[in-house]
Amino acid sequence: MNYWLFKTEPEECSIDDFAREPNKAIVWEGVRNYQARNFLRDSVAVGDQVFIYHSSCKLIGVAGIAKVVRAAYPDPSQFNNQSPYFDAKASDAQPRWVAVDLIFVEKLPQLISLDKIKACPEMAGLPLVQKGSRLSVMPVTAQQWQDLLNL
DNA sequence: GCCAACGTTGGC
DNA sequence: GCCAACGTTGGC
Repeated sequence: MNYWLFKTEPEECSIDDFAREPNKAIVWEGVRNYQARNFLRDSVAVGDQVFIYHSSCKLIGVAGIAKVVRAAYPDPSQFNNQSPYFDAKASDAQPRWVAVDLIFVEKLPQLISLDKIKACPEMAGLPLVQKGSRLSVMPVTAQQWQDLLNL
C-alpha cells in the first residue's frame, strides 16, 4: 500500500465534497501534467491512501484523507469537448490522460497548514515544499505520512 | 491580482 | 533538437 498527496482547488473539489457523500466514489480527473499522470497510471493502486491538499485558497494545506477505489483508466474529460480538460489530441485508441476513483476516509479535525508542513524538517523531501515544484500528484513515504498526521 | 518558476508548443 | 514565446501553477 502506498501513500500519496493530491492537490485540488477546494472550489472545484474539496474534502467537504467527499464528506457530503461518503459512500460515493469521486472521479479524480483533469490531471494534465505528464509526471503526475505517470504516477497515476503506473503507481497509484486500489487501497492506497491519499492526502487531499487544498491549494489556491484561503486555508492552504492537507484537509483530509481519501482512498483509491479504482486504479487508472482513461480520463473521460479528455474526450468531452465541453470540458475545460478536453484534449483534441486524445482518442479512444490513444488516450493521453488517466483518472482514478477516490472515496472519502476522513476530514482531519484540523487542517495541516502549508506553513506547518514547511516548518517541519522531516518534510523537506516532500515535493510539495520543494522550490519550484508544481506536481499535483506526488508520493508520500510511510514515514512522512505518519509525521504529517502528528503535526 | 501579481509574478516567479515551470512546462509545453511550435518554428526553425 | 534547440529555444523563444506562451500558458499555467500556486503562494503571497
